[in-house]
Formats: sequence, structure tokens, C-alpha cells
Amino acid sequence: MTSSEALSHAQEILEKYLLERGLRRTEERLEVLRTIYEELTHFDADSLHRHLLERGLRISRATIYNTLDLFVSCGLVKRYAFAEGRTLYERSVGRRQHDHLICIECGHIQEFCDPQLGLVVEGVGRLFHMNPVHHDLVVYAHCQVEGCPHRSENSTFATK
Amino acid sequence: MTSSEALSHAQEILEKYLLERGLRRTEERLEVLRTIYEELTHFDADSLHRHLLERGLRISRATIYNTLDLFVSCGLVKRYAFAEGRTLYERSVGRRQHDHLICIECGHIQEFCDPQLGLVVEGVGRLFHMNPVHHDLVVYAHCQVEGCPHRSENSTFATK
DNA sequence: GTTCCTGCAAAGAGTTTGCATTGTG
DNA sequence: CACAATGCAAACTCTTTGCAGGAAC
Repeated sequence: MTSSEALSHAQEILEKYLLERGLRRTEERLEVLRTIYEELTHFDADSLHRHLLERGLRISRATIYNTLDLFVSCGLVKRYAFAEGRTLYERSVGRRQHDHLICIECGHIQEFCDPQLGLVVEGVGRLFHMNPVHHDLVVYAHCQVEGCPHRSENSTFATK
Repeated sequence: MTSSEALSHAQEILEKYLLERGLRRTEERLEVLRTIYEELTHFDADSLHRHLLERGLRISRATIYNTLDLFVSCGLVKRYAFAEGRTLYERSVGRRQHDHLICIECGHIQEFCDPQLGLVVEGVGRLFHMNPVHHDLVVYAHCQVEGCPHRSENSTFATK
């Protein structure tokens, strides 16, 4: 699935969701969705706000938080609580389930998939008679090479 | 290791750590450590504060946050960032590495151990040339039985 | 006596809320 | 034209900070 396919798929999901519940198809919601699907990978409310401003869109924080809640509800966006109290979001349509490896030096986030993990989660569910719905595995690690290769690029840690 | 053994072991670690760095062995630090090791499993700064008050100890929030930072630094306490922006702590001396299964209905936290998970973490580290230091796996699940068995007991979710 | 620690109150970050206004259906 | 969504500012929660007084060594 290309990224523009993911966007149009996401737009369909959104419009269907809005229609079903009598919610409104506002320009703001569409713009936020476009911005997320075109420009952002792991982001917080504030970086979404800045990206919108750079596109010439003045959308209030209240609307951003509302919209993110809406998108999480309809599965267009996932919300993560990483260490340091960071709440980060990522688009979820057209991407497969994955987990996160975070560099302790710079906060760079590497995604990874491990099919073994699904087995661990299922096993735990069986053991405690619970039905796992989702899970987050975050691995915190140091780079092996001297100096972190992502030190300059950084997004989230360095700006703290 | 019994829980009082864990406390005295934790006290030794704390005193050694303080001595090594020329930090002070204050009554507040000792009381906070005692309270955590005697009364708390998964807790936030505010519930620690309430437990201290119930013991007749008036310790300011500033000191609580300072002390928690100190205890995290010397490994006496672990800090977790769960969903909903909850920062929770738990004592770590005398307990083995474990992960968390959280009931979506009530927020009840079940601990579990799965040796497979260590292999997953190591594998990811090798793949990306990083040295994993620690990891958090949180599984969110629904109870299979009708109505959640922990619904009344709750600690963190219900009070939100 | 020096330095670290505590408590208080104020400040700060991130998020939520109330309400008047705007715009979709 | 009804009602949902937006924008703004104020409120709120959790955490951090600055500073004066107090305690450990």
C-alpha cells in the first residue's frame, strides 16, 4: 500500500465513521488527517500543530485534541505513552503491527516486528483468562557504536 | 525473600548509595522507603503522598518527587509510563523482572513473567546493533468472565 | 560551619473545559 | 435552522523550580 493509498483508505474510513454517527465532515478533520498521513510518523499534539501551521492552517489546540481523540476512536491513529511522560501518536492505516526500540541517547524510535511476541501475548492471555486487545512493547537501548547515529536528527528527546 | 528482608536490603542499598555520593540520610528518605516497601505495589506520587499522610508523616510533594527520582537512580524503584498518561512506580528490590497485563475494564494490573520475552528483546537488539537496557511490555485485555472481577478493588483507573 | 535537603508557593508543560460563534447537514 | 464543531481563554493536573529556613555531617 503506497502512502497516498493509505491516505485515501483512511479518508474513506473517516467519512464512513462520521456518517454512521451523524458527525460532521469538517475541513479541519480532513486537513488534520491529510497532514498526519502525509507528513508525520511519531508525533505529539504540539508537533502536529506546528505542521498544520506550516501548511498555513490555523487550527486550535482544542480542535487538535478533539480530533486526535476522534481518530483514535475510529482506529485511524494509535496513541502511545512512552517514558518521560511523552504521549505520541502514529497513523495506523496501511501499516502492520509493530513495536518500538528507543535509543536512550537521543530518543530515536526504531520500529520492529517480531512474530514471537504475538505468542507471548496470547500465552499471557490464556494464563490469566483475559482476552488481549492490544499491547505495547518498548525496548530502551544504547547504540553500540560510539556516539549515537541519530543524535542530530532528533525529534522528541532533545527538544525536552 | 520476605518483604521485611526486601526492606532491609533496600535500606542497605540506599545508605551505601548516599554515603558514596556524600548525600544525606534524612528521616524523610527513610520514611518514604519504608512506606513504599511496606504498603505499596503500583503507585503514583499522589498515592504515596496519601499513604505518608495516613502514617502521620507530612512530607511535601517536592520532596516526594525528589525522593522518587533518587530511588529510581539507585534502582530501588522502577518508574513506568502506562497509557492514559499515568506514571506509576513500583519497588524493585527482591522482585524479579516482570511485565504487566492490564484490565481494560478496571485498570487492574496483573504482573507476569515470560522468559520468551527476553529472547525477543535480545533478538531486536542484535538486529539493530543496540544494547537493550530495559523494556516494558504492557498487554491490555478484557476479562473473559462477565463483569470484571477486579472492578471494585481498583486503584488507578477508577479514580481518574 | 558548610552544604545538602526540605517545604512552600509559584511557575511550567500538557491537556481539558466552558462558552460564544461558526458552519455542516 | 438545529445542532455539532471550532476557537479562545481560563482552568486543571501533574510535575518542576526558586528560594529561605533547617538539618546532616
